[in-house]
Amino acid sequence: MTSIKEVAEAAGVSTATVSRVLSNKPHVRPELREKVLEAVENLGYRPNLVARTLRSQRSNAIGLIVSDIRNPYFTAISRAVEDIAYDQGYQVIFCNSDEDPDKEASYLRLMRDQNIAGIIFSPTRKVSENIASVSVHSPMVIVDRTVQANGFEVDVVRIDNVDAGYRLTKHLINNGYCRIMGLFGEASTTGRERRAGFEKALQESDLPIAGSYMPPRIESGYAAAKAVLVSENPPDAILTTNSLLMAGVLQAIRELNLQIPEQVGLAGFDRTTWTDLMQPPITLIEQPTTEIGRCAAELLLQRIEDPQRPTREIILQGKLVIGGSSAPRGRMQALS
Amino acid sequence: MTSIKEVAEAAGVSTATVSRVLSNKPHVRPELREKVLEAVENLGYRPNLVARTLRSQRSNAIGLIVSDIRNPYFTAISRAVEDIAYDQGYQVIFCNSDEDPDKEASYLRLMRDQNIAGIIFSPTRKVSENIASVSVHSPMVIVDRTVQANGFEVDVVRIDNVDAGYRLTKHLINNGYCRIMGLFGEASTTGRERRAGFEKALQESDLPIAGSYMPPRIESGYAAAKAVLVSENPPDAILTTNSLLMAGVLQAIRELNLQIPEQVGLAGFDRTTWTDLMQPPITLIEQPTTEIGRCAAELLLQRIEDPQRPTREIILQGKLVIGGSSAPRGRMQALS
DNA sequence: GTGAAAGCGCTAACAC
DNA sequence: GTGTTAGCGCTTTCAC
Repeated sequence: MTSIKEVAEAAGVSTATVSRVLSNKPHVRPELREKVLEAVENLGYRPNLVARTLRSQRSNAIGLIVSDIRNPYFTAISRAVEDIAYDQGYQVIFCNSDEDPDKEASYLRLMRDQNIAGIIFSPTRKVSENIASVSVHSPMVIVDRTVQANGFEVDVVRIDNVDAGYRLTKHLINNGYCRIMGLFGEASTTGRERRAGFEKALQESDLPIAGSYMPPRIESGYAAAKAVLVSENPPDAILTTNSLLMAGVLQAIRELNLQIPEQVGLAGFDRTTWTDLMQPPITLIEQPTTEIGRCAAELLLQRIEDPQRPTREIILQGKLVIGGSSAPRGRMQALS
Repeated sequence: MTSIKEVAEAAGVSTATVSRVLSNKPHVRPELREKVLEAVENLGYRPNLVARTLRSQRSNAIGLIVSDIRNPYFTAISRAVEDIAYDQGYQVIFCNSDEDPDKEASYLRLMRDQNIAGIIFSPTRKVSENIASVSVHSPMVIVDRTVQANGFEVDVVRIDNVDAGYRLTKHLINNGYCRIMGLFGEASTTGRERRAGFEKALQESDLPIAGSYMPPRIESGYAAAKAVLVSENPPDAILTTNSLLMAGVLQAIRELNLQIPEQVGLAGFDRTTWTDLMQPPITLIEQPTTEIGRCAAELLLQRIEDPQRPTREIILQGKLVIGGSSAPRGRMQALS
């Protein structure tokens, strides 16, 4: 492991000059610069990032903490963030909080203690304190979710979840569904906001409100759907607030051998690899993941540049993608 | 940002003692230990990991470099790795190489330069040199793939890909398929080994061998399937070597409005959220992702403990999961 | 057992 | 422009 000292000796200059060359600082004579680069090449020297970070109090890695690495929504955002950041010379470190506040705190600390340049993350629900304690040190952008800490300002990128929930529900109602069951992810503000839109739409049409919160996992969706679909008064449609819950619901429907949408209509969130492949395709709100990731990365890089700039909240729109899973119900009712 | 010095002052001891307490070193009087911990608590002190790593030349983070964060196979492994490592006090940093040797090299360097405790990764094809240059410094475990560097020894965890490819193909043959098209991921040794098993099975039955390599992406599977299925002499089955290719194939089949398995049988690799939800479910080789991740994490932690221990190659077995996508073909042939 | 002091590899003042 | 030097915050000899 060669150090800057050896390079300096080999090139016949001081370590300061080597440092200047390697950091692309001005005020170095071209000939010396050349000499240094040659020595670097010959010795196969690579700067020690740990030492550099310790000294300069900043690294060029940014951290991305997502709540579930298996959720395609987050991996899609991750890819977008990485593409932008990498282009700008930043490396991206992913961590997975698993919706566990302890793990989340641990990774936030990891990043803080690594002097990471900035953090993008989707906080678990009870984490306002962590956010406040971390952001003092690190530029930060929140994605997907809202932060409710009082007087605490961060950049946020998300979609209008109330509106998305409303539009999706309205679509089901317009297509003749009237006993709609909602399955909401419990871990985040996102689930609550989508529920608010859901309830607003049902209220406007004087329809009964039914739904419950649960961990945003396949198993929760499966269990909830199974229970409700074999109950005395099953819903005529199920709405979920993410793709994992939907996958569980589909498992349950498959097991019960029900027809979509004849026996149960479906609508959810997040377009994934498989939602279009289902027979029939799933009606859903597609989130602009690439755009979300891009905005988050750009906001973060801007904040790293200028920590004082006023915070921004970028609210994008979800896109209603209509598939056969929510086809109009009129015909079937007429038949029965 | 409080430092160890301030803690030492507050506790009335030296920084050395604080360091000893915080690293759980012996030889500290209980009363002093107590005092130190109190001061740490009061000041909200957190050790600076960068400084610690610089000084001690080791961190307690391990790195995981996967070739595609959107591939559920890798995220499943990631989760397993993280669960084990986190339990043992290690934090996990994910990076995404995107099958790009440059990015891969960049992240390997990042990890090396961060003095990371160890690395788990799935190397791109042309990367033997990178591996050799990194492993000198870091304990390393390869997952999913094989390394071909001469005289270079690493721990490896993977399945027997030749065998898996062979069994999957054999299954199709036994079910009456005789014009099988193979779509193989080109980026890794894995695709080549599965192809070897594929060809062996076809040869044994004197069947024609058809197949091609392509980037392991949805779009590749889509384009290849679309082209071949509208050709003059379409295959009666398609075999893919990962779930992304399969997703693309399914898109093409959907567009062409073909029946599975009547018009084209399917078999692939990797059980995911959606493979069981398809109508019919997809026949595939399921890899023991949890086991792979667990083994990789354990091997790595052992190697961190003892860098001299002999290397091991753990080869697990894939499990053939039979779905309707490869149902026996006899009946349909009789009909035509 | 505990403290003083050196130094991990680097950058940034400050001289010249 | 370039070199000298003083640390960044921590761990780890080495005395005591």
